[in-house]
Amino acid sequence: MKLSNQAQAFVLHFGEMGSRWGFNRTVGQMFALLTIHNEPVNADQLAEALKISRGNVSMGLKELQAWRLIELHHQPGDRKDYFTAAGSIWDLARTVFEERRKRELDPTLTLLRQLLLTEPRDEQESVAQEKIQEVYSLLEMLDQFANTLSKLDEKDLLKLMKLGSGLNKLLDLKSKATGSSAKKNSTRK
Amino acid sequence: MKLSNQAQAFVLHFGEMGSRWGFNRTVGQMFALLTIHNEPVNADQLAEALKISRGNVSMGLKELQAWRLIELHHQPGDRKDYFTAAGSIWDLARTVFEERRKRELDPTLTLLRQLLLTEPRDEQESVAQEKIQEVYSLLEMLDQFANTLSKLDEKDLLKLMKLGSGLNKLLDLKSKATGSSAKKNSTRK
DNA sequence: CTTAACTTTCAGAAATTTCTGAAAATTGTA
DNA sequence: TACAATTTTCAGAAATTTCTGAAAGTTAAG
Repeated sequence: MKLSNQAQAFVLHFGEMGSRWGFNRTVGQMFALLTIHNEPVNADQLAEALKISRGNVSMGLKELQAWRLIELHHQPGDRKDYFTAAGSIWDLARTVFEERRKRELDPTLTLLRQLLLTEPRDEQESVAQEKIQEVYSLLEMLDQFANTLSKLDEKDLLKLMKLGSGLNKLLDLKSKATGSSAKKNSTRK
Repeated sequence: MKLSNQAQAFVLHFGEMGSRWGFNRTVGQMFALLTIHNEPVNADQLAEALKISRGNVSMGLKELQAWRLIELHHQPGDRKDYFTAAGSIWDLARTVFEERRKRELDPTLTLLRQLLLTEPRDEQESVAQEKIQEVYSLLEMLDQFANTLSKLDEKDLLKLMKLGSGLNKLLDLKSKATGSSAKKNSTRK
């Protein structure tokens, strides 16, 4: 399978960015390739196109499956496994987002919850405990917010993201409508 | 400088999570330590507490400064440089968020913009071009949304994140109030 | 200017991650 | 069951990242 210059550039870039997005270079390249390619691709084709070993492809595919980013297909009369990206670009982005939330927040929330169970023994520990509590509260809120966003359907998500500075107004609207947080906010430092 | 068990656990965990958050183990540890510690800390203290070399501390501090996560201070009569976390937990989270947006989105947006300039030569390239366009649109929107969030003040951000399922209702409210996107949405596939 | 205190740099060592390729395992077909 | 096609595994090689520590650089004080 031959890649056009454009596809090549796209694939290589996703390889380089891979580590920032949570996977290694070749996994990033494989994902990019499956994303711009419409037809299902098999492991040998990936190995050839990306010039990497067959074993590496096998491991990469396993990782992409763990991320739920690819789907397995079969061609009639061909015993090979074929893969495609799992859904639309939108679906993929959502999956990456959810998966990263899990990997980047959950372990930390678990640890912090545990640290907050022990009583501080002295002044020093008390200060640390407070900080840990603050970090926990913030991350936990972030986690829930990310969850909320994940659950929105494409239409609403699009609406929200396109709001821009309109978001401010909408939030104003909300407090006026309910009056729920007006008092609290007036006591801020 | 001696760390309590709790502080130790916190610091080690942030070291391990470091790579997922964009920095290496010792940088993560240094950041965690400066975050739970109220008093300014100097490089020798960091090296001792974390049991790492003085040179490594120097490099780590430089990186944390590049992230704008720490601040330099001086104690009267002491020539050493002292550091603290740059602001409240909230400030730090915001900074990490902004910095990651820059590192994870900007380079890709730049590349994709460039790829979209060249005309597709055949059917294959045309399909790829379309996909690239989709990826670009999505990331660009995400980037702007992240920017919008960054600009909200703490109060509004808190309000937004606490909305939970109320977000749906608010978005409904919005379309009813303006009617701006009602037509567009009805044409979705 | 000199010195001592402190910080930075960077070559190479150590640690970690990624990759290869041959062998083992699995699977469908006859 | 036997066999051939295909995938997976994994030990060690290669590549990359991180870390050390000694030397070089900087700066303030006398």
